[in-house]
Amino acid sequence: MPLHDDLRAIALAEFAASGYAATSLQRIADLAGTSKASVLYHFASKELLLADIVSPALDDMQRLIATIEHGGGLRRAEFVEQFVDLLLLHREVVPLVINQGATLDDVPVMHRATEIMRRVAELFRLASGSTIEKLRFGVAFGGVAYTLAAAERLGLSGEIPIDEVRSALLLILHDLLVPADTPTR
Amino acid sequence: MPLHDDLRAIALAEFAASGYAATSLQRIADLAGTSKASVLYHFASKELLLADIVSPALDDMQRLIATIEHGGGLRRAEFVEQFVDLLLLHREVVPLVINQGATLDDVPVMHRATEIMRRVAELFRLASGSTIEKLRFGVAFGGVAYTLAAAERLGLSGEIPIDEVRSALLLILHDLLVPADTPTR
DNA sequence: CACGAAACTGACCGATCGGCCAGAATCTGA
DNA sequence: TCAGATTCTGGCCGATCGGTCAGTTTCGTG
Repeated sequence: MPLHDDLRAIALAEFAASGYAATSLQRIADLAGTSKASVLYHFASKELLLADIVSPALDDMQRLIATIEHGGGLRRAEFVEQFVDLLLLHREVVPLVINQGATLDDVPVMHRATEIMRRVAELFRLASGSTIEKLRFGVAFGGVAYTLAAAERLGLSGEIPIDEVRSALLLILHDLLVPADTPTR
Repeated sequence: MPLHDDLRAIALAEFAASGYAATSLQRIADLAGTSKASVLYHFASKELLLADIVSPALDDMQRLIATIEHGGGLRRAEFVEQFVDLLLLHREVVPLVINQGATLDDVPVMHRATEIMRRVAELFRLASGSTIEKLRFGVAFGGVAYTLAAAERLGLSGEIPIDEVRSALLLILHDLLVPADTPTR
């Protein structure tokens, strides 16, 4: 694996585990067996390294949202399924965005992440819904993110096969978000 | 309000909004209109300031758990209700622990927080439950925490009265965690 | 008023941070 | 073989971090 990709993977793991602010470029360099200056050769700055890590997931999510917003008209249940698949695909990035998005909203790429989450919320028409609907969305969204992030830390995860996680999450989210079989648009 | 309490409140707000690592003692001092040295006069170190902020919530939670673990024998539904009340009472501390607990587990008070969360999980007998049960707990717990933390950031909260939040969360958590009316012990 | 305790401050410390740069090492194709 | 591009490095920079300390101000009380 090229050093460039190596650095990205190492930085992602460290950002997720220890936090962006608490992870120094020096530590990333040490873990990769190179120098700090070399890290800054591949990525112009620490912020751009973060952007490089997070952007692909944001692109995918934005694409899904766009598909639905004009034309598509997926049913809510179908959207939930594709949504969960994306979360699982980028499951290392999700906790980073969820847990540290608020902290880092002055970083452009994290601000973009917040915007995308807002659009997902609007997609569910929950910004104008009742209190219970709003909270249902919050619990569902945050709950999935938290599960992907910290369940292992509490000894709740073990080595559950991903398929099993997928179907279980779909079941839970369906209960929470699809009270009736309403189309999303 | 004494400066001591003022500092605690300001630090809590900043830790929750910007993160522990990203909040400097200098900034806390500036917001309180005092000097950094003064902050360190009231709190021996930054870590102890964090401990001072988080500990009361942990004490309450530990007390609730202890009550149930020996003797009490609350039904699960009752536990959920008291649990939600504690989360709402300490609702400013919850996101701090949830979002930054993993990042700060080398800080003693945060390690204690993680331990308490683990005990809550065990209390629900979900460590040995099926995958869907484990995930149900994760979604419920993380979901409530996320809702308390970040819903406002996504424009989902507005100024919902706390009573309404309480009853809505109880409804959602009841659905997620109390499939049958089993006692917790 | 006086005096000891409590509260507070500015200056300073060593460490570490992200980032910069001149130059060395390595690689590539003619 | 050799020149040019790519990759990499050690050393340095200014800034900021948490924390210490000597000394000053403020306060409660006899």
